[in-house]
Amino acid sequence: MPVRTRFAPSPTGYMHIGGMRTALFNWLWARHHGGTFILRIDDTDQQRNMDEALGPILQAFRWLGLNWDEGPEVGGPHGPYFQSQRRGLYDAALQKLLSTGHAYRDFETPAETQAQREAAEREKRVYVSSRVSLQLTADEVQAKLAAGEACVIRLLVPRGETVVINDHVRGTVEWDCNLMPDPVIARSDGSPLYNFATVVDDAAMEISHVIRAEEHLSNTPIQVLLHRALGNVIPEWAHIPYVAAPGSKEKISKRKIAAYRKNPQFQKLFELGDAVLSRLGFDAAADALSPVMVAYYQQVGFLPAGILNALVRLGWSYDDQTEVLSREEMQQKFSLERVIRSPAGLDPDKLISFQSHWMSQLPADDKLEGCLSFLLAAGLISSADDPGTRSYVAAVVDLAADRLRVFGDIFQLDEFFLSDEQLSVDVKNFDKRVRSSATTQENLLLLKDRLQSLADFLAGPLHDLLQAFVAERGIRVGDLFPALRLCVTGKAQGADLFRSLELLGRERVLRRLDRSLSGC
RNA sequence: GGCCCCAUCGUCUAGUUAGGUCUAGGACAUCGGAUUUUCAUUCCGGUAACAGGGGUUCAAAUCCCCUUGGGGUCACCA
Repeated sequence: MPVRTRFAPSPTGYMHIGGMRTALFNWLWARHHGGTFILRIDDTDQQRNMDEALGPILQAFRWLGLNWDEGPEVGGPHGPYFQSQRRGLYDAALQKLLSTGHAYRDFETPAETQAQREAAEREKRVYVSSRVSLQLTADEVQAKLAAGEACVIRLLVPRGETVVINDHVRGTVEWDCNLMPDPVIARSDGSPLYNFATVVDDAAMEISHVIRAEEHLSNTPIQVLLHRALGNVIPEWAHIPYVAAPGSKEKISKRKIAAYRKNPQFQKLFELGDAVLSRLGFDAAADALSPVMVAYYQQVGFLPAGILNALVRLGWSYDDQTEVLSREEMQQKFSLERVIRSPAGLDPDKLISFQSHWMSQLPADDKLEGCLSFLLAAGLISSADDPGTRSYVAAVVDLAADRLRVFGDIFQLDEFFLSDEQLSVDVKNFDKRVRSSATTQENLLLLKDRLQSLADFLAGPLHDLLQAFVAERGIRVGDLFPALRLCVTGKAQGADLFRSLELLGRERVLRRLDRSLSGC
């Protein structure tokens, strides 16, 4: 049987990081087997603007390079791929269930059902459907229908049976049908409910493996029953653990962002993100963008390889050694058998570590392109095409070296893009290392003349000059270098000092030295 | 509360299916040290875990039971 997996998002306007991990596992399983990966849109109760709601989801897939073989935009032999357009299929399946006696019309009002539920709870009884509507004769049903009485359609759960599945990650799981209420499969307006539509579509689309988060485990018996009643081939199941919030076992959720900000394990990620997003004009506190959403990582300048690597290692491992995996490697090595059973907390530290690794592997040209677009978006350069700008930025990127973990980190070297006036100064360190020392100021003044007359303003000669100067004046490197850096870049630390000076060029260095010294 | 799932270093995990080679391995984080003009990198090294209790067995992280803890789900949502 060919492997066909699906990911069926509801169009919510953003792509959840945990959902992305589920999608990745589906994609990996299909690709590993040379199968088919399908995207289906579960929009059975959608009123909102589809473009706005679905766009970010497809965008996340495209960004990460998870292509789908069937679904929106690409179509396929089992379309349409929007549940809102598949009503005919659901209606037909409903009729079949009704006519074979696997489902029945229930005229009980929601209030009545609710009351029974509460009564059962009060009496510590298991609640199961009353099934009074089942006593109705065919004529009585027709009469009620003719009278316009509202009813829902419920699946008739077979009493006395047990549903057993052999889950790829959880093994044997079973449920007692005597404990299950008859689930509603169609609303009073005839529209299908999730569990029902899913079953109809999974069968119609010939899904071989349903790989989804553990939170769906409790839906499974209902779906198995539905498949049976419909005479479908039952797909194989794999309930993977959901992605938890850092350091917890709780499902990571968009609604808990405020709490995550206080989470020490999340700190580093938020700091990184806030620094970048504020430069890009996003209001960090507004949470329009948060680490729960895939788009966040793209905006901050993460690489698909970094995100994918972090996600694949959440709940899955290849062996006791392998940590770094490219998309091709994970595709080749992935298996459901090695998915772990317990929930895995997203680990921001490890995510950043994977990201740093993949950034270090990125070819210089790609690094340049990425930084260019970030600098442009922040208004630090005016064109990404100008040859002069490109070669200058390339030099800065090269200088940044491994300080660049995400593209947004390029903003930390803003001293190369800001004018002398705009340059922000680390006042505390400037006071400590420059302003408070007359000797240092004297030395810097003297150094200025030497820099002025240096033949070649290049890293090598600058290095020699600075070292000789320190020796000549009988001072320590620590007395001069940090002070010089502060004057020229405004920062207490940063990239290689000599190369920084070279890149800034004699003019800017001298001018900034002047400005800083005159401010003392 | 019912049903279901889960339980190894701070975190992600290997080891559990086929009990012994596990005085429990790796990675991230952390702490030392080396390199370095700062920071970062890199390289060495350290700290750190089988939730608890009963069994079964010559032998249990591994099998069984109980307890505890955590989580998911209980809609005319998906």
